[in-house]
Amino acid sequence: MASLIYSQPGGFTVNGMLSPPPGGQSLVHPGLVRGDTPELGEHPGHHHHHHQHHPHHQQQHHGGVNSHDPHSDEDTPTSDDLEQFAKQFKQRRIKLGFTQADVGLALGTLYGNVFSQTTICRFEALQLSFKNMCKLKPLLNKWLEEADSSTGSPTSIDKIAAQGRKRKKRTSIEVSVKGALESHFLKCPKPSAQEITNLADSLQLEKEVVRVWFCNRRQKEKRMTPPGIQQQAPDDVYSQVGNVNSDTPPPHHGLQTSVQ
DNA sequence: ATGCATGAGGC
DNA sequence: CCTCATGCATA
Repeated sequence: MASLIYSQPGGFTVNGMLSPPPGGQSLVHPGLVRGDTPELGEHPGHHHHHHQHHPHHQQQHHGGVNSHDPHSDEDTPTSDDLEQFAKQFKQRRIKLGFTQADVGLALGTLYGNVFSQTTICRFEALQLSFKNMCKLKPLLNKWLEEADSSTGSPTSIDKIAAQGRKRKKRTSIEVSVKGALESHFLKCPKPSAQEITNLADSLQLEKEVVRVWFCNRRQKEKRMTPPGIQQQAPDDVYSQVGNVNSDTPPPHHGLQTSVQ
């Protein structure tokens, strides 16, 4: 842990790789409990947990077509599988001298599915939904095999045509305003249209901006590494109470130990 | 690495 | 209007 190694290929393929800010988003979770959402989404896997103090898997139980072999990628991987794969993937990717953007592009030329640097980054950081991770894993796995087995086959460089649509300029929301939104989110994650209009008015934001903010905030909660994960000490398993939700995807277990 | 945004699909 | 997969643009 002396220094971080950002091995860039050739030393000239510099893209958006920056060192993380020391503070990051200093998310304070004012209380472990929040208003539980009675709405039932099709979250992948049924987590019927008996206790919350041991790591559990969240894969679906197939009708016996499921082998215990951890090497088989035929069935749905566990969140643990994904975590380890993501870790190895990143490691080897860097070792091979590829950037996240390179991988995304390579996937396009290999299978026709192009992905952006963002998606690859989010995959490595487990910042996608469980389902999405499962979908991308085989693709990235294949690329991995290709990448280190290819002795020197130059992958053709393809570019995707840019969309002709004009994109709205990204509105930057002030920190104080974000705080206000956060507070409201904790009280009510799914405000009605009227509430949104109301809120937008008091915060002096467009209604659409507020609406989208809530959508994005909800998505964040559904990621594999949701914001506000509590790292419990191994001798302090009893203080982990309060989360009696059977609907909200809980912090699965000790994920996200190292953020790069 | 991440914040705000788009668009498809679904009630 | 929502969720969900995805990415441009930006810190």
